[in-house]
Amino acid sequence: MWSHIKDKGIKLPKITAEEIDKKVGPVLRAMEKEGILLNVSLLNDLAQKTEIRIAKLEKEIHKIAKSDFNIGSPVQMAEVLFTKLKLPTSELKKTKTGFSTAASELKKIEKEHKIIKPILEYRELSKLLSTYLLPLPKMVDKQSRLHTTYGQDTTTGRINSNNPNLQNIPIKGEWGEEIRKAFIAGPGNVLISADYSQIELRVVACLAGDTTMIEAFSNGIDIHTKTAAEIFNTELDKVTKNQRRIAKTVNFGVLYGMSPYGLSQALSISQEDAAKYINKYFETHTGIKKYCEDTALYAKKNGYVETLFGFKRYFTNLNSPFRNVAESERRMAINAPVQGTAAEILKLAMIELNNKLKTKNYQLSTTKMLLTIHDEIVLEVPKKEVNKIANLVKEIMEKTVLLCVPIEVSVSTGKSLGDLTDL
DNA sequence: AACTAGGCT
DNA sequence: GTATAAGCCTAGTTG
Repeated sequence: MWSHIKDKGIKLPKITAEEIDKKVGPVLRAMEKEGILLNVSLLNDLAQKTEIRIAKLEKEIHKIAKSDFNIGSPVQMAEVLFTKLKLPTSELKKTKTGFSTAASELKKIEKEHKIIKPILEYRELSKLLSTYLLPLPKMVDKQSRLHTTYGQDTTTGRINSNNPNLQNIPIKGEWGEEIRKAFIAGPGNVLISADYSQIELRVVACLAGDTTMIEAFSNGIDIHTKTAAEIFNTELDKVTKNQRRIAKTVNFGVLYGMSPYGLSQALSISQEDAAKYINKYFETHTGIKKYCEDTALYAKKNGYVETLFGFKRYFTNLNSPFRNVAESERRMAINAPVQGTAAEILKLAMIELNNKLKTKNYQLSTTKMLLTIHDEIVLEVPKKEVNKIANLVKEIMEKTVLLCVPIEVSVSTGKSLGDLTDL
């Protein structure tokens, strides 16, 4: 599917998707066995604080509602908000059972009633408590290390993680940082985190041969700022923060086949404005536009799409008479080569890194890969070796696969996942 | 087990 | 007129 791309000066290791998966398997098994050190008492303290806060919020919500309903029950929540308190529902999405009480919907009516704010905070905290703070301390081994199980997703090509999932450790908000501080390096060690910068956008720039994006990446220009300048008809140095934020959503949205409606929902803007931005985007990025059309057409014709290394994803409903079904598959077909190729680049880097760490230069090091989170690798490294290992990791991640745009990796380090600073 | 919600990339 | 952003895992409620 990509033979025309491979002529264009990119350099790929001679290996198939199947071989990548086979080789990354043992690397994942080693990472599982190693495990990441958890500061259990820190999490327990946080759990206690959170429980106290949740109890307060519960009382407050019940008092405002004048009803001791179960806040964890969406049905009872909808009953209280929309029947008892008669909050407006005109802007709200519906679920199969009634009006949605999801956070994204409640935010739309936050100003209508003082009950919404405590509900949102209650929801946030009870999620953190029940999914992270309470279960994780119970799952550590005798050395206080937490072991996940990695799997290889057979429809996307990504690596997944379960029991516990270490790919969705909270990071947003003040609580996110606190929780991350419990994921620590052992004595004498530090953690290194190495992140691909906008790997999926770089991949699609290359797969699509989008000249605008290729030029931006090649010149080290911030891609979201560049897109903002394009859709708002302005200069790079005149782009505002808000414009950049919108452009960032557009950039990612396009990868997922986002519609004007979806963009308007995500940004709380009008559908007209959303449509304007998307149109403008495709005017400038003709390569991306063509990629979307060509990929959807290829999928329809052949029943599958594939990644740069030949991982296939099959589709059976692209011609479904149910338009939403067909359109959903169309979006998957457009996204799959991008997400899948990015996953292959990461897996190849992990394999290469694992091999390098076994060679003479590094065989005495106790450096261990611990986590892999879609575009990121986390390692535990002896303090004295931080610079040496950081350079190695960066070099391998950036150079194992050479696309037609540079691949950039940012490296940070710290005693815990909650206090990583750029290197 | 279905449904809703919400954590992450 | 209808639905509308890719993917993963986990937890609580309900029947």
